[in-house]
Amino acid sequence: MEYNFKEIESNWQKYWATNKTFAAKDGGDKPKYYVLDMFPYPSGAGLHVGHPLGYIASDIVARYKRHKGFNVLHPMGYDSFGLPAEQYAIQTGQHPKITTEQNIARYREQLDKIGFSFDWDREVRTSNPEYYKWTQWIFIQIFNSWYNNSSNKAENISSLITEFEANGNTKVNAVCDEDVKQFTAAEWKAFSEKEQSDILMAYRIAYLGEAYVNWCPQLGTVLANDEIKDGVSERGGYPVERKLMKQWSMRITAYAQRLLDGLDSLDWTESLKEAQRNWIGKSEGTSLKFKVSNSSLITHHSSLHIEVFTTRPDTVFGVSFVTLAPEHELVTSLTTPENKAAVEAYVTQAKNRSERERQADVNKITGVFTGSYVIHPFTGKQVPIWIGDYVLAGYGTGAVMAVPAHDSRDYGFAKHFGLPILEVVAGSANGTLSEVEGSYDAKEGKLINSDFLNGLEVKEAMKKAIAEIENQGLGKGKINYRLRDAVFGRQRYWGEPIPVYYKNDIPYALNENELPLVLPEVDKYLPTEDGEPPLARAASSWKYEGKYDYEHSTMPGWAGSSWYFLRYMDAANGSAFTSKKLTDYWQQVDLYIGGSEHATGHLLYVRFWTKFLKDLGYIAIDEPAKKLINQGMIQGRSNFVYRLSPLFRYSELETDKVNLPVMFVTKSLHDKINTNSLSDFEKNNIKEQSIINFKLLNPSAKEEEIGFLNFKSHALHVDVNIVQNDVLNQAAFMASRDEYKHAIFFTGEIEDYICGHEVEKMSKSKYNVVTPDDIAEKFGSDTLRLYEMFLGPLEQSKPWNTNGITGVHGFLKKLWRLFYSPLQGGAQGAGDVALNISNDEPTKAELKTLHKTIKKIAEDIERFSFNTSISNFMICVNELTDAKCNKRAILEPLLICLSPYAPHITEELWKQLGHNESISTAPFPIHNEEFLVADSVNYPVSFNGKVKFTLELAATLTSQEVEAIVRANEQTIKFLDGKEPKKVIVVPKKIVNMVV
RNA sequence: GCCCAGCUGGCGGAAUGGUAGACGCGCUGGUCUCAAACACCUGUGGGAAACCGUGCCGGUUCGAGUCCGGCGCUGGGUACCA
Repeated sequence: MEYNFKEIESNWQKYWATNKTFAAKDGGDKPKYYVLDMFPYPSGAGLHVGHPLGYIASDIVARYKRHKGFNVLHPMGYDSFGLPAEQYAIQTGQHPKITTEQNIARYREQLDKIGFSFDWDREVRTSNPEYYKWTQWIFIQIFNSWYNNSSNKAENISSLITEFEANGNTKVNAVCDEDVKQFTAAEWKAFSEKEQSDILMAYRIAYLGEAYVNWCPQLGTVLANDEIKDGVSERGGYPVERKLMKQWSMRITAYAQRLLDGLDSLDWTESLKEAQRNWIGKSEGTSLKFKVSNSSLITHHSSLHIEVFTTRPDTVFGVSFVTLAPEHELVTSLTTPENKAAVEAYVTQAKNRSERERQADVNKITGVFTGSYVIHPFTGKQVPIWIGDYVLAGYGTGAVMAVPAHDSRDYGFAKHFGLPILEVVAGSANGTLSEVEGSYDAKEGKLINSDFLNGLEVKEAMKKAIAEIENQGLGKGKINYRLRDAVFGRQRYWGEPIPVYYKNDIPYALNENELPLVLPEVDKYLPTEDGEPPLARAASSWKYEGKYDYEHSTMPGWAGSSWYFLRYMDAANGSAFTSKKLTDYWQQVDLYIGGSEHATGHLLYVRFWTKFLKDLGYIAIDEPAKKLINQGMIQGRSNFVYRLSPLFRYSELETDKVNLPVMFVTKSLHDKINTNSLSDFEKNNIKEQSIINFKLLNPSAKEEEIGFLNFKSHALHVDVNIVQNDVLNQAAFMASRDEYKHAIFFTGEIEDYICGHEVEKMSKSKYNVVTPDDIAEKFGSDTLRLYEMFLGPLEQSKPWNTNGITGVHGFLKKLWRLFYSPLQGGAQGAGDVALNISNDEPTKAELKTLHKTIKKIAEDIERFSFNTSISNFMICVNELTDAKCNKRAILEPLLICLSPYAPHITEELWKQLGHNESISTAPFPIHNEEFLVADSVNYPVSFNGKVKFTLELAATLTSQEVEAIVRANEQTIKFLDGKEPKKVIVVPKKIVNMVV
């Protein structure tokens, strides 16, 4: 009887599916445990071995928790709206829905083969109308909400309207647009519907507002930053410009502080939390107004001033100029006639540079003088106003007070344009700023040259400066965040329609009973000729009540994924996004596993929506996931062949006319041939080099036979599936392409053709993709699962290398033999042997092996150290094999411990032991300390390499007893170097911890 | 530049401050076989040995891969954020 993994695995997969073994119950006595994977986008390429890594880890935890008596929710679904299917639709005309369904079918097939314990009854697909109906519903809730700073949460917009009707907006403390005008209750009532709508829009959390976006006119769409390379679109290479556009956005900035605070309560890695903190980018400072002094301008603008934001109010006396962003609204009015031409040229140039481009050459200092001045609020001196693109329009006020002595960017600008540098913090070593040193940015030192701040430490100076600024009404303490509102509209087809229609130019949200607003059919998936989104193509027939236009943008990719963890709790609910009862039961995700690339995207948005839904009372939790683990990426290991191509030919031999065959050299020859660059060839004797290279290829050739032909070679990816241990399967390679049919291989000293290799991203184009199907076919899914976990720590990135897989596969075979081999007379090959299980009492040594394993495995799983736990299984099975132990009392608990890792083989063997129930319902065994103490330990301890003593322990002691013995031995330890023994003792680490 | 993570045999990697290198791969030698594959058993950080060994320098400690200070390198994130 052999370990026939193919039959075993397909049988058990069928069994689990028909019996719904892993369906979660919505309640009961057991404690709940929610294990979630980040759901995949079903791409056309299918899964490669890297994708299931996180799923295997979460499945192990899910299965383990079931054994431990938890009611486990472990669902899976698809993030099925997205760009690739749409791109494919544009090229082929095939509806993205069809592409997506095909891809999902393929994913499902692959996932099933690995033997995951997902509860498929709860599957969600973000592109299903039954699902996105509720994504739209949540959008409407957000649209109908405003953020009340007083209660510090989102509230329904009706409470705001009530307030407007009673008191106007003067007492409202809300997160809203900056330019909202003040009005009274009477004024509010007098506003037209359009005016009221516009005002409310400035308060809504989902709002239509102006935002700078990357606009590509040729493609007719907004592009995300990662779709732009060097200022042109990645696709097509068209120029991209920054454009102020009306866009749907979400006021995520209202939640900035709560998103920051919430991190403290989460069990996420520090690096991930830090990434979110940096992204939110809180900075505390103050706003400060500078009055414009030009007499010529003042006639038009009697109280013109520039407001800046600074985190260093203490350095206010060091201000030597003020810089505006090129987009700053006052640029035009502040420019004097003599500077007009230069400023306009500069602004136009800056406008045409994308933000990315601008960031690319940050070292290049550019700027222009406006000709105007502001008055320094404390010194009364004239301070010039400059324009510079190192100031960003979107952050703070779009204007900075430049203190070149204490800010490196201001310093660079001042140096470049010869502006004065005034030192106000004595911090540098000699107390004065030297020319070469650059700015002194540290927030340490005493203030100088600063009037009323002189002599104060930076921190005190900050407080005093802010107090004085507030006192004189020049500005006030302020907190700024780097986080921007999230742009929500996309000019795409394959996404959720935004459930809004326009009536008399006023946007209205649909009613709940009108959802879902189903994605309409279109003839083409491209934008219209006049730049409207693809949905505009359906507009003639797709109208609200047959006459009002719908919003033509769709939602971004992150919409559907921002709440899916809630839908799994109640996936079939037709009357609510999920019922309160079930969110109360399942609460937070207990363990969330996914890639770290979502650190500042998905993981921020899902936290935002969770907090929002809590504010409105729909759910009770504030954070989506308590514990989060980022699995590492599995990279591909690419192989290369090196093709020769002629570099120089000597016309004397007329080798030009020779029809050269396709030739390849091995890695080592490639390295030798290409050591010299082209210019070196020219410098040296080409003929000589040719001979050297030719001899490398053909050592036996005589000199006079050598044609004067020189070569270079270049690397080509070769399919890793026809390479084994870097040795090329030449026959398979020659058969792979017509061109290679008669290829010649130069292999040097050895016979095999050795390929080069490199670790790269796993991708089709690099021919380095290994699929889980290939592995399962050869070794089985249990082996695949074990091997992926055995590869190394879960959170670490690592290259895939199939070489070591025989180790874990051999382990499973060995386990199988514990049940089937007669366990005597040594190894028998394929000898047909029967199931051979004994009911004998296990020996103490066998029990020790088992209990040691139970303890370690449980600990390993609890700390997500799956690789070490597999090692511990191997040790266990090796010991049992050595002991020829085929006893039920040992093997039965062992199978339960192993079943989270290798569910198929353990189910099968469990059945062989006579159980009718699935192993997944068996309780996890409990280890017995009694068996864990060593029989006898000799443990040499040395101090300073001089004193040694040996600790000997009797058999079967508890850790307390061992500790007592060690304490009793205290006086035997003396130090030869005369030192007093401080704390004493050392105990064998495998028995007890250090005793203090 | 800033932030984070890491650096241990030929390789992937183990080690609550307590015998560094568990476990696996690879490699040695052997058993089985006509032979190969499979399987099983041996050995395997370096060194003849004394000893030396966890990126480098220093510190704390009876004792450091582990803790502290500094440096170097690798990988990741992020960036004119005032």
